[in-house]
Amino acid sequence: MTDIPLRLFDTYERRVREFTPLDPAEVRLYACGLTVYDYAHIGNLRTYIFEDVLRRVLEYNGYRVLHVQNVTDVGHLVSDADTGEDKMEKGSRRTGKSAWEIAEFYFQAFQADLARLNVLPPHIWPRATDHIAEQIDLIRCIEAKGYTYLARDGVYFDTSRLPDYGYLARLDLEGQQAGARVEVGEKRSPTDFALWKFSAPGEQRQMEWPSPWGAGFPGWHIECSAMAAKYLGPFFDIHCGGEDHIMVHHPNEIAQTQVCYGTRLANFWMHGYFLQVDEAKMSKSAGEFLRLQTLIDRGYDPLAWRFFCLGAHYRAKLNFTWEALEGAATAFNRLRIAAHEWSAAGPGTPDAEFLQRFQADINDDLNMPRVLALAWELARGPLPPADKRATLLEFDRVMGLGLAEWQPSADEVPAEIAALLERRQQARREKRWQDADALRAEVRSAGFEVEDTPQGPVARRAR
RNA sequence: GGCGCCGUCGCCAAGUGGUAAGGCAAGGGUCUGCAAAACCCUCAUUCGGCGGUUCAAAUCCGCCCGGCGCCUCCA
Repeated sequence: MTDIPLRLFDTYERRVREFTPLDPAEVRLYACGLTVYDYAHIGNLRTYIFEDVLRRVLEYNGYRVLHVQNVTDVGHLVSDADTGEDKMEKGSRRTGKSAWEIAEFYFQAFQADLARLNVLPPHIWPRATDHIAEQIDLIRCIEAKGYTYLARDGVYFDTSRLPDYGYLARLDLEGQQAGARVEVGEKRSPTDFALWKFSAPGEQRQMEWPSPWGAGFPGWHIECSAMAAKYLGPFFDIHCGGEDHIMVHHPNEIAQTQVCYGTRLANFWMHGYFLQVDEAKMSKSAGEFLRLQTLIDRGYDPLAWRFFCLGAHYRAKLNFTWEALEGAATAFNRLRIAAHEWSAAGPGTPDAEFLQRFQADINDDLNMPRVLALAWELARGPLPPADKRATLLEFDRVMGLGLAEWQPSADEVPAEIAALLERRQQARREKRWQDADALRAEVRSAGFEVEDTPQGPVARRAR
């Protein structure tokens, strides 16, 4: 608990403002989930780490949080064109699995990634395909209010009827129209979007449902409005997602909800900014992308990725380079080793002044880079080790680096390496330094680094 | 064409009016038979460039240069 007010940046108002819960008993948080047609890449994961930090900060402030995150397990069109291919069906053809299997497989993989990053799972994880009825109901509501029109390929939302459409994005509708590059198709205006899409005539989709307008599938914005309203009500505390949602997805969610419920859906709109690789966005459509597993295969602890993400503010782009990741991994290791060594000193007490500064930093729009700097100041400062550890573990309630349970792991050493180490020890006892160094070189060329400790030599797998 | 962001040490990155956080790397040192690991010290009079406002600017304003994102599935 803290007396420092929590201040968060709200994209809707484009400013940092004090957060006060709509209902003091429970903060309601909705996060846009992943479309599970492929693995998550490390850029996707950066956003979920940001949302996890947000949730942990809310909880650190003493709030009980109800966290809902959707699973988009129904395909949406790859492009805006009528003939656009469905991502789920595309994945199905690529792998030979059914669209349903694809969704399940990648949803599991996504959950595993989040778990490896210490991202707390949402309390409710609603799937779009489990809420078709809710989505149809919402579309009917929008239709009843007169904000839809029927086109050959689906039911559309008529954005021209909403005077403040796109306020979140500060859209300039005139400018949009002047420069639209998008195929408008049957849409009356470029910002209109599908609420329900009809299955293409003569094409059997794996995922389709009957509806009052014809067989098909929901548009990709409607699921969030429908499921958020179902689990959190039509007006809740915080809605978050990636920065890419500021322009289209979130304005559309707001438009749908506004028409049906008269609210702007969420009190705070928060957006995590993109990870860039070599100063450019990493995109799935471009083919190659980095997964968490890619980093693990290169010898990195998945939590080193979390540590790396913590080093930049969530509202700033983060540029990925292997050199920077290596730096984060080294720093993270030093910090966790230090924290482990402090544990030998027994239980301690968190330092009040550090705690105060920590709370000021997290409550200042989740300034985790400063928390990291504070952790180093703590680590290298004069406090008793036990108190350092107690303080750092408090920080870790938000950092989520698993410092409390971490133990240095002695790598499994193959028998032949162990034998070399023993021979080296023998040489050292006999002060045959040349032989000892030659043996160490042998161990090293086998991929292990030798460390002589007071308890004897230890071999670690080199990266 | 529209909306918006960014340019801070070799790399990553805080800092939005009061005189440059932090991490990594690098250099030096302690320890060590030598290393490694760990620890300690050092490391941007300067914030893309040029003007302007101000007692004071990396922070505000203007122009220029460079980079990027969204507007289309996207975290």
